[in-house]
Amino acid sequence: MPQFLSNNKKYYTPVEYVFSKIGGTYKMPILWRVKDRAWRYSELKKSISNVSDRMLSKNLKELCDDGFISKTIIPEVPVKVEYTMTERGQEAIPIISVLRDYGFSLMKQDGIKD
Amino acid sequence: MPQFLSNNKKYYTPVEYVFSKIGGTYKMPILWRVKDRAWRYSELKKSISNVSDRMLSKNLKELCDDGFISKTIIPEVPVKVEYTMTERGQEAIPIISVLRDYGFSLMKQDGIKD
DNA sequence: CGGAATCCGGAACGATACTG
DNA sequence: CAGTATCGTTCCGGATTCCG
Repeated sequence: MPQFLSNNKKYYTPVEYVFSKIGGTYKMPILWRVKDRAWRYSELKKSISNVSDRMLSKNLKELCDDGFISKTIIPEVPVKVEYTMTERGQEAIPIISVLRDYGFSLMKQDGIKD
Repeated sequence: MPQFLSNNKKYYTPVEYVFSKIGGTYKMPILWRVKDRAWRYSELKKSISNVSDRMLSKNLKELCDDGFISKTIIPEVPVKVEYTMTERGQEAIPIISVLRDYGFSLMKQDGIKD
C-alpha cells in the first residue's frame, strides 16, 4: 500500500487524502451550495438544517484554509460575510456530482425514496 | 435539505448515504483490490498493511451484508475463504476511480509525491 | 486460517451559552 | 450577524483474547 505524509499526518491512499480535504458530513453540502453564487453564513446555517454553529464555522474555516472557498467580509453594520467558490473548489464539483448520482442510484436499489 | 430514513438511521444527503455504505478508511481499498479477482482474507490483511483483524473482518462483513462483495467458504482443512465482487460492487468501481484520480490531482496541487 | 467478542482511549461531534 | 468557548457525549478504531 502506498503512503505519504502531509502536515505530519500519514495517508495511505489518494482517496483518503480527498476525504481529509472535503470529507465529513458538511463540507460537500457547503461546496454544493456555494458553487453557483455567494452565500452568507446565516443562509448556509438555515439551508443545512442540522448543522451546529460550531461545525459550520469549523468546516468553513477549513475549506478556506485548504483553498476550496474564499471569504469576503463586508464591513457594514451589522457585519456581512460571504463565501464564494475558488477555482480549486470548482474542480471538486464534478466529483461531488458523481457521488450524488451514485447515491441516488444506491438509494433506488435499496428502495429508498427521497 | 432533503432527508430520509434507512434502518432507523437518518440521512440528509445522497452523498452521506454513499459514505455510510462504502466510506470509512478501509472499504474502498478492499473493493479496489477485489475488483479483478478473488482475494483471500490473509491476502487482504497483508496488502492493506495497516488494517487490524477487527477492522478487516468488520468491514468485510458489512460489505457482504450490503451486497457489494460475496464470500465463498471452501471447506478444506484449514478452511479457505474467498471474497469476490458482486454486480453491485462493480458499479462502485468507477466512483472510486474518479475519487482516486481526483486525489492524485489534489496531491499534485499540494506538492505531494506518491 | 479466518475470524468474533470485549475493553478502552482519543478524536469527532452536538448543545448551549456567550461575544465582537 | 457571525462566529468562540466550554462542556458532555458518541463513536471510531486499536489492542487483546478467544474460538471452530
